Amino acid sequence: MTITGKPRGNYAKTAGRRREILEAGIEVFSAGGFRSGSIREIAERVGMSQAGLLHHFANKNELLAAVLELRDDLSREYTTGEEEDGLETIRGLIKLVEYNSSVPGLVELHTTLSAEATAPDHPAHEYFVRRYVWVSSFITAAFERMKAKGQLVPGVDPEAAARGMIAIMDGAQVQWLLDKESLDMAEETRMFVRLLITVDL
Amino acid sequence: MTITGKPRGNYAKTAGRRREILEAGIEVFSAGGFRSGSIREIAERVGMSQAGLLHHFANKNELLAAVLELRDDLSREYTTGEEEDGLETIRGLIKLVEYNSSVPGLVELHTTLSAEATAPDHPAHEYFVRRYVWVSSFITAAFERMKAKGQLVPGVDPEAAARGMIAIMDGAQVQWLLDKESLDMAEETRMFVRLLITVDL
DNA sequence: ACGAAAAGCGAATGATCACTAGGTTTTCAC
DNA sequence: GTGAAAACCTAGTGATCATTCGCTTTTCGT
Repeated sequence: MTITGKPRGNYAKTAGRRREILEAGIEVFSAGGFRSGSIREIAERVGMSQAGLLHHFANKNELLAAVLELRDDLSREYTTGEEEDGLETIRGLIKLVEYNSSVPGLVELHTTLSAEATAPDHPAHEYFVRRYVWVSSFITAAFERMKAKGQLVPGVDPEAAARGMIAIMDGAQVQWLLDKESLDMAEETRMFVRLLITVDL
Repeated sequence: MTITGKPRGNYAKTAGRRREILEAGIEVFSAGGFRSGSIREIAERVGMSQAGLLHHFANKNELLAAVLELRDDLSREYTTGEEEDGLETIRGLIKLVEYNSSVPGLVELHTTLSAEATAPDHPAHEYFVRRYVWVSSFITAAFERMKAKGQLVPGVDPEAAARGMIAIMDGAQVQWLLDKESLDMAEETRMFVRLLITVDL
């Protein structure tokens, strides 16, 4: 069944190299944003030339997409539990916020890029729009399951609660990045959720 | 008392020209951030050359400072009332959020620049750090006055409430910029405040 | 109405950017 | 071990950037 000439696979160390590049990409795009972050600096951090880097990622946009994908992978495990208990899902999100406090680079990446990507012509605009829709429906579903169990304060709308929780998480990140001592992101999120629910967190 | 040679004043239309430049600056720094926004494009929008613009503002950093100052001026009237009623202060802030919904450019400027300025070497870093300290203490004071009047839900800490309110406002801006139909920033803020107080908003 | 300062311009400077062309070196399947 | 693809390099290209220099034009106090 070998129809075409076999295109040969990657070298053994290629995957690791690409990973190194992506991690440097997180650092650089975090500090300077996508538009101001340069491929040259990313390449420098990995110890290779610009052209060498561009052998792995055809262009800057493709590199950004791969960086965002890696970031999602790193966070994914906290948002599994599809059919789980609503409260457990919310607790998982707060665990994710706690984890974020240990990886300032990822927080910086998210804050910088999501702000930059509000511009409709930004290469990551569609990504962030889709992401917010997904996260929003994910959290709404969790609050809806809690509401069904009577775990929500009467009058609280699950969708509004979800929007508020996302806003608190994003807003706390900016304050935290400006002064990491001024604020505990997880505690801030907990405080908000406690105002909405009738059970222990 | 004319000690030195009088340095001559500006022309009559100079103030207006500078204002035009600053408004174009808001537009450009909103869309592309400070680092990626170019003086050339700002000059183009005002219909003058780069060099002509730099006659009014010595360099890009100075232009940014002036743009931020203008933005503060435009918002100032909502945050007067120094010794006022705490509840009135909070209501004023929500009025400010309502006003913000009518000036997407200013919201974009704030979101984009505050995220960019989390980097310690950003020319507006100090500005945003100072601003958050000031806004924080301003809102805390308002909640403290409300607490003294028994208008706060028992157990609510004025400082935490202030941090939360700022986070909600900032976070809602990002979501709103990504999709202006998805969210009512003022309503989002009101919902949060209602969870904290015992009186009508 | 004149003179000096303010306002503005064209052109250059040197830096940095993403990306490409065309080559050499490294890896690895056979 | 050999050959071909993958990995990587040097050296460009053309674009854009902030800033400067020297010059002309506009304004306006006297």
